[in-house]
Amino acid sequence: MTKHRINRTMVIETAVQYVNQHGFAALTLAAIAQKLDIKLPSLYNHISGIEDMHATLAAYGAQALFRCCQDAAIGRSGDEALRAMADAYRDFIRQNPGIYAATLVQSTLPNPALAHANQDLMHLLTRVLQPYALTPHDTIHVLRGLRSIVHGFSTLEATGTFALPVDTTDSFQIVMQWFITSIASIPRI
Amino acid sequence: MTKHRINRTMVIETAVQYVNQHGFAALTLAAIAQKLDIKLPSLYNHISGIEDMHATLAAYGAQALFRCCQDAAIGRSGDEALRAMADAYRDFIRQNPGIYAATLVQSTLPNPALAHANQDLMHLLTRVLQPYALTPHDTIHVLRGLRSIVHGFSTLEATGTFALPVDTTDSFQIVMQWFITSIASIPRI
DNA sequence: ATATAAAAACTAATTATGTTAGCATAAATA
DNA sequence: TATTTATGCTAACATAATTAGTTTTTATAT
Repeated sequence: MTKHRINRTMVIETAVQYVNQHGFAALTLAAIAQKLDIKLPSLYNHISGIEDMHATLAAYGAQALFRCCQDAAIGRSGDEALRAMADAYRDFIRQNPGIYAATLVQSTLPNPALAHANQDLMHLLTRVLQPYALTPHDTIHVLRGLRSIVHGFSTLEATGTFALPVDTTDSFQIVMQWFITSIASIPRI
Repeated sequence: MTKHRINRTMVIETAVQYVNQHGFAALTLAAIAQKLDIKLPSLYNHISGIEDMHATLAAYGAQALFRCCQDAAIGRSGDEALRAMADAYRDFIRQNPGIYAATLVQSTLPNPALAHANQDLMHLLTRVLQPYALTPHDTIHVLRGLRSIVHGFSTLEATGTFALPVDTTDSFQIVMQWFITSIASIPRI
């Protein structure tokens, strides 16, 4: 028999695992309570409800995504760093579809922790773009384009939109290379 | 006062309007029944439940999106056609955030009508890419890249991720131009 | 060690949403 | 006009989230 005494971390980690396994839409407090072998209302000793759960998962996901990208950028610079970060971002979504979905669903609502993690990611990318010596405006255009490609590709891939007999990893790397080449052709300061 | 005698089209159109106004997550059958001035169970004379509603909205959205892009491509060719279609796609999402969200949520599940509309869109894009004389593989890479940028940019924009003091329309057109220029540099057959 | 306080579990009940069953009535049609 | 069908209704139930109030366990202070 499981000895009880649950804490908040256990609740969140159980939910993270559940959501990556069954999809974000399948998440219910009842399911998490069952996994933890406690009754549903007992969950309220650790989280304040389903909204709290969603918000916490979203922030958790954004922070984990940021750390993955940060890791990928360590010891790399320029095009190589960009490619590594893009691959890390895509891999994260492939391995954590549930939590990534949580960050997307939440991103319209006010969520300070999520917003902070997103900012961290943007700052990281901005630093990696430093050697390209772009104007501030061009930097923002590049940031938006980069994020659009990586996010767009990964989500379309995850939802099965790319059901064609061509390797998606090839497509991703080729599209990224086009983008990186485009950056090189932007007039410098 | 609404005279009753509801039909399926009225139900769907009410839901489309509701979802674009209040967001996909806010959709409940109770809300739609109330808008139509009937009791909730009476809805089941027209749709078979919430799943049917979601599936129908998703297909409706994908078809409408396809028609928008088709419209934008009429009388245009080459780069101009690509730019017009990209703008149309983005405008559709901006004006129909709720239904577009429905198409995304559904895209993992089997939905023949939705899949068909998505295929129509891919065929349309493939035709527009014809004059570029790409290899079949390169065509697929371009299709995936194009869709990733447009979808990724639009959804990130819609969820407020681009909260920076630079016009998003500028960013979108610049990123699209980079991509179009990349296409031009692909070795031809 | 024991008494007390705090944390965390429980049962029971409420609300919201989706769903089904069965009945009543209005509209269409034979 | 009689009959069938479509569409509405009420009632009841299932599931999920939530709140209230109680009991049990754990930690802490005497």
